[in-house]
Amino acid sequence: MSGKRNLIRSGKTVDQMVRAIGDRIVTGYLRPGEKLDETSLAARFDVSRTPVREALGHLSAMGLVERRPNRGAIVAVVTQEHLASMFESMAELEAICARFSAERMTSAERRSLEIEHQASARMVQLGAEEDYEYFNTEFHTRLYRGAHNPHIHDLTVMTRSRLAPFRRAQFMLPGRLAKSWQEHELIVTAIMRGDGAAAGKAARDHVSIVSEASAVFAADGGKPVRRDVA
Amino acid sequence: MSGKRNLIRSGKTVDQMVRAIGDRIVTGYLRPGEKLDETSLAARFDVSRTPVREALGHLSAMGLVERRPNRGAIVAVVTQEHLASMFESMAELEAICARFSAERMTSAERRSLEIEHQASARMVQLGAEEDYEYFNTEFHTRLYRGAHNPHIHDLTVMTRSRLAPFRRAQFMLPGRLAKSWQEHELIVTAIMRGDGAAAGKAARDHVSIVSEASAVFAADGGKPVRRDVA
DNA sequence: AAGGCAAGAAGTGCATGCAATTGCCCACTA
DNA sequence: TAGTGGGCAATTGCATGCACTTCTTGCCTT
Repeated sequence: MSGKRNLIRSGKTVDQMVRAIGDRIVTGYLRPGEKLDETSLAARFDVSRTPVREALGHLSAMGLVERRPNRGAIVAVVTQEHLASMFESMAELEAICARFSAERMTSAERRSLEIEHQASARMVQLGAEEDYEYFNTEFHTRLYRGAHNPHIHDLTVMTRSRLAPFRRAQFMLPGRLAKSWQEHELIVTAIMRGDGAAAGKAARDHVSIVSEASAVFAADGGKPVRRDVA
Repeated sequence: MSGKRNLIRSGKTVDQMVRAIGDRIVTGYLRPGEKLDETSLAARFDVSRTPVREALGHLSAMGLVERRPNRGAIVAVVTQEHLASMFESMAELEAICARFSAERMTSAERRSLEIEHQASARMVQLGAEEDYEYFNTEFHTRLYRGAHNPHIHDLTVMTRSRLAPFRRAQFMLPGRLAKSWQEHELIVTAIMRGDGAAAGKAARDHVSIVSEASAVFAADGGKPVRRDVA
């Protein structure tokens, strides 16, 4: 092979490909149903087909790609029903995380959650959607961690990554930013009170609203975003 | 290769291996921490190392085996904390499934759930642990399906399979059989009433008890069962 | 003219070989 | 004698090649 990377034998070539391809799927660069040719991918990443196959296997296990025996792999295409079921699951998972967080977060965790949440208020005032999206992700990640349950954390993160392509544009709806912040506020105050039930309910409602907001974009057959192919 | 299987090119060699190895892990034939040598496995299944690697990749993604870069794969070893977190997650997931089942099961599903549950009473009277374990698995599977949420179904089945090695011996505790049936009874009646909250609570309590029962066996470093190696 | 069949092309699935990395053992030094 | 460094064996990671499956296209039959 020509042009071997200087990082020969880095030991994580496959992992890099999983992330690279996964990101492209999750961010909508690759559209559902798109064909993933092993040979082309091998050429594109300048490796042989073997690591490509391994990467595709991982992505398949993650549910991001679909593999038909002897018929190649395509970007996983999710039906409306399955998408709805994932959003519903997400709401339940977040509810659990919020409930556990209310019951188990250390005082340090509660403090930093509150501080970051208050900081994000500035993003809302400025209407900085990109920045708020970052804070938003961070916020939810704190809830997952605060549950102090590694397995629920994994399940939640996994589900979130599968939903990522359908959530990207939610903040483009007018007024969504401010409402999102208010919903976070409800969750935070419930957690600060140690009120697990209220935190759970607030989190579930929050995700349900995101679900409805995202349904608009899901309706037209996935993400229209497509700036680059591979 | 000598002795090629008559089912050449069955197209699902890897899948069979995933199931075969996964079963051996899940049933305790292979103990946590046990080394999984690619070459030995390839010889044992009479295939080359390539499909073995792919199978190990899948098992790794499922969390059943742990892969260290350049240092081979071992049967995943779960810490006490992680095990506890999985049981707790399982309780929450089952609670969700039971709640949804109470709200969404069709009348046909409710009917067959009830019938099967009543039929399993005979197994309890006879003390037929093996048979009851089958009914038990079937019972819970019905709950997962009855939730009418494919994604929650997947998450729950996945978690259950990871917990399988630690649940096998629970029915060997004296009186566990009858208690398990009574707990199922609570879940069933709540579902028949359409009482989601009660069904959820009953399911959560049920799993919590299983968790405590299983903790006894987990305490001595995993499953002592070991009848065959590969 | 339409439908079915067969041959070819494209692409996946697996086998095998080679190179690199890791762990281990033993010699060598302080 | 204990600790360290270098070489060696074992094993993984990746490349490449061949066999098989599937889809397509064109021809033949009715």
